[in-house]
Amino acid sequence: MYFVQMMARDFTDRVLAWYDRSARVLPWRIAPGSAETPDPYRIWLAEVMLQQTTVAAVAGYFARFTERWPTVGDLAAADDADVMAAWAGLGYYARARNLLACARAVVTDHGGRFPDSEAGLRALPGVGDYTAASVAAIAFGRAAVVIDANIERVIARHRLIETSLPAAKREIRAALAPLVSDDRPGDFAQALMDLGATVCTPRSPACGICPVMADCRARGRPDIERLPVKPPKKAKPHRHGIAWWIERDGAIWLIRRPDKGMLGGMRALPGGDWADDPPLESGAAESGIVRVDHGFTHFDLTLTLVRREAPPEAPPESLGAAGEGIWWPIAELDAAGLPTLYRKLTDKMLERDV
DNA sequence: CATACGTGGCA
DNA sequence: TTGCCAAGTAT
Repeated sequence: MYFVQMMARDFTDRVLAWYDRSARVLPWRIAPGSAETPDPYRIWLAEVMLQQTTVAAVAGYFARFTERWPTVGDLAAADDADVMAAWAGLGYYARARNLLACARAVVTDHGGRFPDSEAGLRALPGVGDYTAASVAAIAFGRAAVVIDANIERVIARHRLIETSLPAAKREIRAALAPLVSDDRPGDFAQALMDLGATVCTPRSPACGICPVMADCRARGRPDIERLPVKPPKKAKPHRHGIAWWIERDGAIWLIRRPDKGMLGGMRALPGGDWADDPPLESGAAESGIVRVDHGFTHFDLTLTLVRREAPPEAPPESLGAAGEGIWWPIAELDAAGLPTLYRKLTDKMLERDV
């Protein structure tokens, strides 16, 4: 019993000592040992942006958001379209919709302050198990069990957990819970994430410099990269679609996609549904064709742009799937906040036109 | 428990 | 070039 506690403390201390030496410097992070108080708004915003998204991709967005909306109250008061446009290019757009819903819930239901408990945070829109635990630990010093993909990898290897994800999560949590630092839970969580991101990497882990290599059960194994075991991936189907370039007086017609589904709530070019089969010759034969290939998480898409005149008797409004649209000046297209798929298409179209 | 949901970087 | 992967959440 005492031995187990001693080993746990030893693991925790070694991880924290390594973090004190090796912590990454990140815009949303307070350096270990600093006297600064974390701002729950900035911690939460960064955690949401970082969901399934790399540090490099987030940095610029985090800077722009915090500059434009310095507090959760500022964000709650923002226009939906401005926030969606500011999120454009970052992906997983449900996060942006939930971000606004969460900010407004904090203002409306919590007096403008984030709940300081894991359970309170977990009840907010877009805040799942990971984000609730990480904000509780980092912003409020709660000894929450934080588990992200980095920490899963570190623990699965250290304890040689062979169970496949997501079933392995239960064992990982059980192994991690007794190791959590009561004194520095936020630093402990960030330390393990840094360790996973920079030392215990998916491929070619640097076991030689790992602070917990002494008792790592996977250390030295030629198949260490196998852990954590993941389920086999399914093949991605290929789909096709048409988008319309409708131009008038130096502007093009943009619509807003429905909240649910792909690119939900984002501004986009009008067009037809995406189908399993290529579009018919008749549509593709028109002038002004540009084509892009784009890979989504669960399917690949070939999207063909067709120049189209809005017939006088059929107002362009009817061409937008959401029935909602706007004439957007082509010269200001950068500010439209188009997701990458459409951004690729318009970039290519303008390059071609010049 | 499985699936939908973006994007960019790296080997 | 193709596949893998990243501080996950909602349903």
